[in-house]
Amino acid sequence: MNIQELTVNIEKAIKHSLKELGYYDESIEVSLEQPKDKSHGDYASNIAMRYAKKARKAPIKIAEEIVEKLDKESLYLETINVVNPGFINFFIVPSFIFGVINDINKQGKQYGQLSLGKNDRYNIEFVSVNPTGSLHIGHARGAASGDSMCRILQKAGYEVTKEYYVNDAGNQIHNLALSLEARYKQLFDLDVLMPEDGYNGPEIIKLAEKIKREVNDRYLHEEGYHFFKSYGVSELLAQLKQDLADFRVEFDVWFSEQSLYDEQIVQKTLDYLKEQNYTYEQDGAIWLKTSEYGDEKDRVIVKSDGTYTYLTPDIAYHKNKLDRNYTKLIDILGGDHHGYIDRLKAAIEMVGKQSNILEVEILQMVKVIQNGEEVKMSKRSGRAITLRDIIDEVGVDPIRYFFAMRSLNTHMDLDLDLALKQTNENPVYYVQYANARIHSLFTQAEKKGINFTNEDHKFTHLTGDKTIQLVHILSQYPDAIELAATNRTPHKLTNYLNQLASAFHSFYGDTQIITDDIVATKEKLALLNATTIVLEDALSLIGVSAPKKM
RNA sequence: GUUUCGGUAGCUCAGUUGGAUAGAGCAACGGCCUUCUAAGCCGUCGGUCGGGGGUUCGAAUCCCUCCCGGAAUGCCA
Repeated sequence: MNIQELTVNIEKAIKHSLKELGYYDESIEVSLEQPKDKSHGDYASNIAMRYAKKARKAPIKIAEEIVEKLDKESLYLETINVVNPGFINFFIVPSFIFGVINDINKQGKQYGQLSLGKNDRYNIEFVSVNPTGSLHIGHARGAASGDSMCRILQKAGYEVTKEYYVNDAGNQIHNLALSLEARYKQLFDLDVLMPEDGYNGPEIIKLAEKIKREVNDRYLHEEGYHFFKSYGVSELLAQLKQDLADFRVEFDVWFSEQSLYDEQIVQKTLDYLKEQNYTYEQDGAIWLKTSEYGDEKDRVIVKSDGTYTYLTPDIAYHKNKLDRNYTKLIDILGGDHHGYIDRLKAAIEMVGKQSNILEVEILQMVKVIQNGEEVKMSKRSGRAITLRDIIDEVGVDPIRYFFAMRSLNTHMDLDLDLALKQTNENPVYYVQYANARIHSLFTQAEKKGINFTNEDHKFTHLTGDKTIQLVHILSQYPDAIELAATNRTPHKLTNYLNQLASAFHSFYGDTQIITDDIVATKEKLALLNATTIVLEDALSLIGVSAPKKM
């Protein structure tokens, strides 16, 4: 029996007592909590307070009655205290808690693997930046959060497809082609102006130079629009993939918007919407009746000039995702797109499925600060600090950890001067250092001829609050995974990592690990081995490395 | 105006399915390396949880209201 099972048993026992006492009410849920203060036990229950009204008795009395009916031994409880105003505090026998060390060492990386999503297939779409320039630091948040979320969901037992929607059709790409053409011609000293909505970033100039090297002046004489378009998209997309890969973000599916046109999916979806009478014509445009499905107003899907809005292929795209039989579609979008959710959900309702199959996670924007001022990021203006720059200058680990730390819906400030210079302030090193220290201890122990052996230990030599605290946190790893996965909150995992590292550092400062007592040393090494397993696994879930030396 | 996300320590942020004395990192201050990694440990300082009402044994957390900031409110994407 592990600790999670034990807490369930304690809850059951409380429920049983309530029944015997004649108080039981199934609408009042029995659940244990973990008190912040160690003196309040390993677990605590507020159940007596919640039954006070129903039982018409003082909570403290109810608590006493419940406790009287509990069998301490079979529940591995050392003591049970009743405290004002009616909390019940449970102290588990230490040797039971230590059992988790053996479990972890036996299971290795499998420890914490859950099977929550047995019948679920999730599709998670994130980043999906247009291939019209370099990824900038603002995009990194989406990449880091989305990827971490996927890894955590997989650990929790969900089948996950990571997907990137490539906007390789439409107006933005048109502007890219024109921008590239203009830059190319400028290289021949032609007085060509950039298009009004053009992309002014330096990467477009570099690309134009590359084209010039390859084809020389060919497109001064012949029409090059299609060439610039496809060349630009494929080069920029390749760059984008590379940047993401270096950021340790890999996608399973790169879904091309153009393919929706090539395979007539957009046209078919449009026909379907018309047939079902979900559309009408007004002012020369075709509108979709999204307001009938919860949107604040109807939306144009075919403009009066005959072209589509962004929404049109996106409906077709989501229809396609639905047809691929996922049980859940998660879109991770930037905060500037939140007004888009209602129309998308409405459209999904129309193409046949319940809109709640789509879940949209909104990622608030990052405000980048440099030299004490806000830096406005914009691809069009070309003013941007690229992800590539940051990877090269600071490294992947600090950035990924930093973004994973923040809850998705918080508006955050990123001080670049701080991020670039004072990298030691990033808590990632605190966690990584814990792991490096452990590996150093193994090396030291080995030198003295003591090796960690993966056998069941009795842990009769382990004592002290710091030790118990560390073991306790190790036992909570599966809870942390579940919480982070079901609430879509990757930052719960960095909170957990920080707690674990802190417990370790504190334990380390308090306890001499390698001593002349071989049995005690081996027991401590077993604890450290369990700690490093969890540290490395949890770090891997947010895409951060775990160096053995620092 | 409407929708939406925020407002918690000097700064950046946790904590928000109601729980016990509101936390962490950084900054500031004071201790700890002749024994396992000082990227560390131990301690001190620091708060009208935006304001005001309400709900109850109990509210940062739930409800109402007001104030402040970001974002959205396109036949842009």
